[in-house]
Amino acid sequence: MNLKQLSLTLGLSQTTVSRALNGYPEVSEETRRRVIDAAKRHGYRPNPSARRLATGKAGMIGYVMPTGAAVDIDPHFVEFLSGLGDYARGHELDLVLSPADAADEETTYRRVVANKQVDALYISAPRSVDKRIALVHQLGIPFIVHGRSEGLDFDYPFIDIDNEGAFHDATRLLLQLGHRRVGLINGDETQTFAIFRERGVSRALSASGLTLDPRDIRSVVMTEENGYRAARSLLEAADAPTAIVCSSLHMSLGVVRAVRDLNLSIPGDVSLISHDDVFPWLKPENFPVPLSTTRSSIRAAGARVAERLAARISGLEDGARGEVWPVDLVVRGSIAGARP
Amino acid sequence: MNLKQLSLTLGLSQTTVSRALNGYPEVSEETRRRVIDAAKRHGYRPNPSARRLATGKAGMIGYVMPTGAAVDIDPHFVEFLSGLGDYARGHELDLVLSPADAADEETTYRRVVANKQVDALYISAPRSVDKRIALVHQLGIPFIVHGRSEGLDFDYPFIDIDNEGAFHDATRLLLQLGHRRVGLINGDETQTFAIFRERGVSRALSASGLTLDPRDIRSVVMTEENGYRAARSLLEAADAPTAIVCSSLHMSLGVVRAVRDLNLSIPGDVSLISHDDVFPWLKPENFPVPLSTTRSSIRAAGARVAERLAARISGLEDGARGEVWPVDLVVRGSIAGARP
DNA sequence: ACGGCAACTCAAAGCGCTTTGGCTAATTTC
DNA sequence: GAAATTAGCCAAAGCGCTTTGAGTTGCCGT
Repeated sequence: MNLKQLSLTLGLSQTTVSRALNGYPEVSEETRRRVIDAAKRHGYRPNPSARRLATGKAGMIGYVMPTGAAVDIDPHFVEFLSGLGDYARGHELDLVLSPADAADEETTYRRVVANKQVDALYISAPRSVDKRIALVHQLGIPFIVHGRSEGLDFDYPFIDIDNEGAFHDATRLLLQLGHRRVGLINGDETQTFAIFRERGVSRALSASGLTLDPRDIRSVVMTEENGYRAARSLLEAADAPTAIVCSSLHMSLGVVRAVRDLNLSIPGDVSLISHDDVFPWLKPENFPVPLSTTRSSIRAAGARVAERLAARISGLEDGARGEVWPVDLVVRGSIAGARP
Repeated sequence: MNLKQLSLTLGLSQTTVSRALNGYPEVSEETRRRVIDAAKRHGYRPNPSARRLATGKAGMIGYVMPTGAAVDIDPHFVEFLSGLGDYARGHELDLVLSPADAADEETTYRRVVANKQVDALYISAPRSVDKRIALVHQLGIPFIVHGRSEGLDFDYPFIDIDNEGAFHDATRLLLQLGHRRVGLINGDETQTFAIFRERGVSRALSASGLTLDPRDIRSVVMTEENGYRAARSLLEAADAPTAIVCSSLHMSLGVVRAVRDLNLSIPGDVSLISHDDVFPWLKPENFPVPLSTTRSSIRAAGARVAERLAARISGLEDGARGEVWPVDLVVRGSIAGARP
């Protein structure tokens, strides 16, 4: 059943039927009712391809997904996706994942935009002076960044969590507990979230007259194995930190293992605070020693990104508003006062 | 630059240009060369919306993604996606994720197919007599199932790993080591992969004149926490199993924690073999005691699904061929002979 | 020299929708 | 009561591609 047939059965023109269905004012309420009713009865649904061709609107949001043999998609992504899906489902919004060569995402961005495959894009895991943001900004397609970039000479819409605040507060708490040396096991240092977190730790230390020694920082891809290695190398140093803040739960698994391998204990020898993105499959409260965390649901962020993307598409939102969400600091058994 | 403009600059009709570009035979090689050359020079790319409207082909593959507040996307999904993306990237194939109410996926499937949003679908995590497979089969869109269903009265194309064989072999090895009682910590029992795995364990036990006691089985959503609970309840029983086979690495984390909490040891008191889907962020060799595993890369499966989907779209593949991949059995330190 | 046959090329008709620019009849305005 | 609005509807022109059906050529055999 297409528009032509429907309008034929109604004895109306395609124009009128189309307008009635799309809520245009120049059609009488009675006619509109008839049309909507008939459409429902016949199960009419406009063909999206045709609509796209006519309007240029795709009814989909896009994500350019870096891939490659050496590229791993972060498991955080599924949780983000859950949130995005939660919102999108209620709005018949689909998500298009366009796989891109991680070394050349620009081509894919250009293709996606030129083809008008999607009405809006979201960008994740931004770096400093992120080229994708500049590109997408210039291409003029609606977008939202999940995270923040720095050093761009224009504003852009984003949602991010207060990474600096979170790690500042975590570090401050450790200092209040008497720790003087805090190690940071961070994610990939080119990512802004990692930069902000480091800044937070650094600021807290400075406030206590201390400094964050580069030797106490590890920036690595966030896997269990890397967490282990980082923790070992930190803790085996001559004057090792007595406390560690760690950027992910997966890495914290490795930290816990390293502490154990070194015959140390948490929190007796080492206090540990981890960031927790809230995964269903791995919870900080179920660690051998329940983990203190800075907590923020990445799933909620996904839903919010979808919501704002939808708003931008329909013109309800514009401008470059940035949202920064506060982060919970949840205290559990993995921290204790520093040994005198 | 569209077809019309391009054909104008070439002094040819749109027909000829279109045919030349799409490799039709009724155009002279010289003309074809000229056309292709001009297209490249002008950066001409056919508008996919228009092409879709004309051909009905979307150039995308689809996945109906169950969502909802109570629904968690499995982290396995990102690895599968990595594989899918790896293949799709080289073929300019995009993936459309259509979020669906987990309680009513049918509506979404129908919409996606009726709208011709995608050329093919893939279905994951099938159950027995899976309705989605029956539906998609009936709707007549190309598809591939990742996994297998049972009890359907028609054949369908799939790719799956040999879950039964894997768990059979793992169990047999444990029996050869002298274990008489093997516990199974499985995934959701409605999923066919879990059914097959149970069958594998059961068959191996039977071959040794033993039976798989229902008390030794746990079927749960595969999280660390559930793994912990399952292991505790298994090991706290009066005559507890001396060996456990476990369906996921995340659950195995919980198993390891439970064993430790009970003051037992691996492999001294309990031997453990886990299935490993090969995640970058968590590796069995890095467990406190390196884990023996049944191993199969879910990422490779993703790439293969994409490849076969592409083949089906272009008509290179048809029929209902099923592929069953063998699974490696990798022995590491987590298993030992049973105590006499 | 003419019909037949390849080998090429083209104009035009879709695909199913939105949107522009009327048109008619009913209502309002002066 | 004539002129000006306005409400409601419509025919037709796109959107940019593919594909059908119909020519043109040029060359061959007879």
